[in-house]
Amino acid sequence: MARPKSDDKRKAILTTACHLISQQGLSAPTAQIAKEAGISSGSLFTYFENKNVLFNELYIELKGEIAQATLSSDQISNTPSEQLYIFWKNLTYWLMRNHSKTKTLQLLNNSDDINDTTRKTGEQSMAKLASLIDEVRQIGAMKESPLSMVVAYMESLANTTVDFMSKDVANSEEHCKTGFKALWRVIR
Amino acid sequence: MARPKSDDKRKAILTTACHLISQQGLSAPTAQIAKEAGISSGSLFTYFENKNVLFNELYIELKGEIAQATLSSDQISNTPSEQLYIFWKNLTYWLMRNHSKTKTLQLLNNSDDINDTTRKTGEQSMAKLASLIDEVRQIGAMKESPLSMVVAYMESLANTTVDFMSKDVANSEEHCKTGFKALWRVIR
DNA sequence: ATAAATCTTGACTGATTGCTCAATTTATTA
DNA sequence: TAATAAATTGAGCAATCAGTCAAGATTTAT
Repeated sequence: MARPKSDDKRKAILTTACHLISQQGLSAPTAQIAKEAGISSGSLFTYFENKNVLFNELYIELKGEIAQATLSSDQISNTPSEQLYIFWKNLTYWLMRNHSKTKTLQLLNNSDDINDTTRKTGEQSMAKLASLIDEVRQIGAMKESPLSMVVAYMESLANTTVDFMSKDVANSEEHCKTGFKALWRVIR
Repeated sequence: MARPKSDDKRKAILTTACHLISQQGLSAPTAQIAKEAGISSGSLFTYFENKNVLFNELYIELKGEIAQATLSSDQISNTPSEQLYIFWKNLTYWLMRNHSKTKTLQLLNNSDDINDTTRKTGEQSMAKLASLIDEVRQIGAMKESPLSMVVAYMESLANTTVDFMSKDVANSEEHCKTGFKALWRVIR
């Protein structure tokens, strides 16, 4: 390899893509993404074979970022219930603060451009969350249901909660607690 | 008015648009919609000023259809709780059976092409549901929360439930009941 | 320093799309 | 039946976009 690709440029493409997609939707032009990322339109395709690949890698990147931002802190001393509440607050506030990432992820999630392999990779980065929920639900009403379904309920409730937190920032803390109350009653 | 528009053609456009959007996304070409609806490409624009208007009217149409399919039956003799369960079954099975309508509605819902007026019109057609939930939650954990938030939770849980019912049809009845259990625990 | 390999550039292409418009057909009214 | 107004048609326009490629620049290895 004579000349290496720049990791900064790769990240700049992903960051810019996220911004533009959150504003314009998935039809945001690759040429504009490249330009605002500070590279030429053709260069984008040395980093991502085509737009579909860009979408899939962006999806994985965002999922990983969420996992890191919400599941990284050491919580050995806390009970699973406390861990879940801390995670819930981390998640909802992160989603609220990072609006363009949240919006982009919603669009990608609903799109057929994201393939099954990518979706599974995304799930894997949230594995710690799944086992946490699995632990908490063992003495709850959802202990017989598929774990993936309970996790999906959690994600649904989180997204809906964040919608209300963002629309009504003054009461975001209350909405956040309301959301957790809903989650808790579902799984416990 | 010398020559009237055909209501059949209008409906054919909406039906075809729904089918194609569920397969190709919102970028489904107007020319293809028109062709498969049995009219010329130009004629579509006498029924809908532009593609954006088509999207908004389709959204309202689909929301109204759901309301009619799930809230129309006479239930005077049932308690609110029983009414809610009947509604839940109606809704989830309708969403599962009408996959292309469900998919299209999800895409439209996430799109900026749907304006606030349209969204409010859509809400209005589900007004009966909102008051039903309002009644049921009065002795529940969510009686202090915004009603619109509780309704939004219901919709989230329904969509997630239907995903699992569709992915695993053999156990759809069980998933449906699991979903209602989750809903019930949230609002009661 | 030279060669080799790869990145970078941006003009260009081929394909697609939403929408228009002049010509034509059709339904309504008097 | 004639006049009128509006629907219908489909070729075509202007704009847009994903992706290509030849020429030049840059980095690495020898």
